[in-house]
Amino acid sequence: MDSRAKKATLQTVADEVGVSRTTVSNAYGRPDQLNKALRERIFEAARRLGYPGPDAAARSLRRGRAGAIGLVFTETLSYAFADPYSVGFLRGVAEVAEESGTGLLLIPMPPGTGGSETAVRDAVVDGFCLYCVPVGHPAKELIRARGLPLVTTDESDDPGIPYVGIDERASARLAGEHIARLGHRRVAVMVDHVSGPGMSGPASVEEQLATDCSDLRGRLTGYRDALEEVGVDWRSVRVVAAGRNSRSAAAAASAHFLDVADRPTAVLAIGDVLALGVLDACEQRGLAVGRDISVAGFDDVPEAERARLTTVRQPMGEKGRIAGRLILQPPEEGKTPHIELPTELVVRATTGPVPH
Amino acid sequence: MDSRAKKATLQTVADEVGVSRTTVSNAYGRPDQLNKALRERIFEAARRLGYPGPDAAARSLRRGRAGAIGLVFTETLSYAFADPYSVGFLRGVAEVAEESGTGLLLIPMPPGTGGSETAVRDAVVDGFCLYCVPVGHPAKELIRARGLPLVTTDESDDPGIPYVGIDERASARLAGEHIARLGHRRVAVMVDHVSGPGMSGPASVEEQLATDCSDLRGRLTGYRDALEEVGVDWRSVRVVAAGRNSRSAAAAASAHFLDVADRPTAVLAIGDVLALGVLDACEQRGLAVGRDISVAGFDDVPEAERARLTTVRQPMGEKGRIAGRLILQPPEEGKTPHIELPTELVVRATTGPVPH
DNA sequence: TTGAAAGCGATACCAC
DNA sequence: GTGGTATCGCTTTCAA
Repeated sequence: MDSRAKKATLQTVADEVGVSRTTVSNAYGRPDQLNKALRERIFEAARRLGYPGPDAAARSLRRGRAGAIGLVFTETLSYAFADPYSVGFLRGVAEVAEESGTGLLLIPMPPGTGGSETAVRDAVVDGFCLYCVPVGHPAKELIRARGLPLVTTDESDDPGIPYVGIDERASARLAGEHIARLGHRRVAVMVDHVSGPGMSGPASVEEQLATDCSDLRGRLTGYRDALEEVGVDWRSVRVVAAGRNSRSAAAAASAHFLDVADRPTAVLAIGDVLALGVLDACEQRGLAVGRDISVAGFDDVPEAERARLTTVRQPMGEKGRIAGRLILQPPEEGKTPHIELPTELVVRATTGPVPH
Repeated sequence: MDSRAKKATLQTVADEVGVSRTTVSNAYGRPDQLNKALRERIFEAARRLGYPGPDAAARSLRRGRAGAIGLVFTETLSYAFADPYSVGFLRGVAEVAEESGTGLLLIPMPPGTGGSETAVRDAVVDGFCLYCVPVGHPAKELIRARGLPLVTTDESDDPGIPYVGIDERASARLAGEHIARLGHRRVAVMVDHVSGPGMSGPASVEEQLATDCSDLRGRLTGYRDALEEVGVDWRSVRVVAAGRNSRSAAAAASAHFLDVADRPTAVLAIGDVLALGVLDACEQRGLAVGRDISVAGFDDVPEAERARLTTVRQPMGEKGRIAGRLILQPPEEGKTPHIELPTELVVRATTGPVPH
């Protein structure tokens, strides 16, 4: 066996077999362009020479196709994986990607970013999907500049970027109206964060509006619409930030409204993960959820059903699939789809009438 | 504003500004190599010309670095995302990737593969991590041929490939011994699948050995070790396949041992997700888990704690981090690390002594 | 079928 | 700081 050359290339193999580069290239990329025996001979030589097969970057450069979709997150990836809602969305994108033999390139873009500019620029992809990237995030301009197919989810700001999501405001209103109809007037709201991640505790109305996440703003506004309609002063609604979108953080932050004199009779959480945390906190305090206090979530993640959580269902998987397709088969130039998927209130056991 | 040329390239920009390509290249990749004013002028021209920035594929080709780790799954991605254990592992890999501004390229490789050969070959990555890719999977040779840094998890066959995982057999034995010590002799085992996915129901000893997943085999052997040590005939142990690694599938398949005359007093599940399903099934039937019947899992996923599930904890996050590092900083040639992480039996409330 | 030539778009090295 | 020059490794006409 030859000592494998430091660098085997298409040319090397071609020389070895005594054919041209084209033929070797065809052996890999177009099996039907040459007879089987020759193809085998080529592969055999490749093996002998330690030729690793066509270089992916070179091939991608030459063909102008990457075979991957870029998924940009503003949070750390570990964070994104932690929420069943995200996971549901990812599964959707993955499904359509798989169908076309396309990979998914996850690009982390945590807050204290800067170096991650590189990650976006160096991403060898055929298009980008922005997942909860807030308005005005620096990455957005960078990505857009790359001129690849692009779709945003949940964060619907830039009119020039295709969008798929839900009507956040109207959907949240569904939950708010449900609570209002049950007679609740003393209400608390649990959010993950308002101004910048990490900050936890009660948030003033100004802080609530200051957030750059349009989905969060939409949901808050939806709750507000419903509550104000029945005469609730929004300023009386305690909006509490958990600091992170996690069950335990929500459980901890629940103290801000659970351990006070004028405890609310209902809690609206802007996500199921947070709602589950509130449930935990209630349980700890021996509160009978659905009787002593009502809790509603948002998303309808798998765990929600098990917990009998009242929530607003949004089709996360479908959202992902549509986003994926929008990238793989971009719409004609000039058309900028803005797709809003239907949502639905799912009433389970965690909400009930106001206790006397 | 100029009508942006159909194709703007580094050269175009260089010509426009009146500098060389090098300078433009530096403007993007090495800001310190030219003065700020010029750099701005270049960017400005780029914007005007609609130049999308250095082409990722070209750059990757030239620099010989991809800026991404390839993660290969044998199951569909959607499947991988669904299991909290996988998610924990992914988070680990993601963590170290993030630290170095590296992306994660998810490469699906479902059973009925073929087209996905392409996905591996075209993956522009600096290394691969094989996640639960069984022995002898065709992808393995293909990936290995690419000559990039490579690491396997959980499936430890090929001696030439770096590995990180746990001692499956010894770890499973921990659970088995715990059950044996509690006096259980009539035991059932729940697995996801034995020979090929989708098949559910009881599996013969031959079928159990036929699986190509070394981790599964290891765990079964561990249970067997423990049980045979106290005189249990392994053939009397009902091994049932759920067909898929899902909670609901496990709940359904539990009927195979729950709804029979000689119901086992203990159930060992080779994963927590399955164990949770068994728990669901027991609850449905009004069985008091921990008293009427004992259930133990494996992995210690977050839900396990909430369910008070007795299980074997393995450090999934750590596993992922180590795998990631192994790819980013590959060990010296010739050294093939085989890392086994510690595990630990976590006794909670779902196991108890044999009922009289 | 096969081969020769022409890029794909960018970066590294080295003098200037 | 700057600008030539030489690749990086492959695919793709187009003719033979």
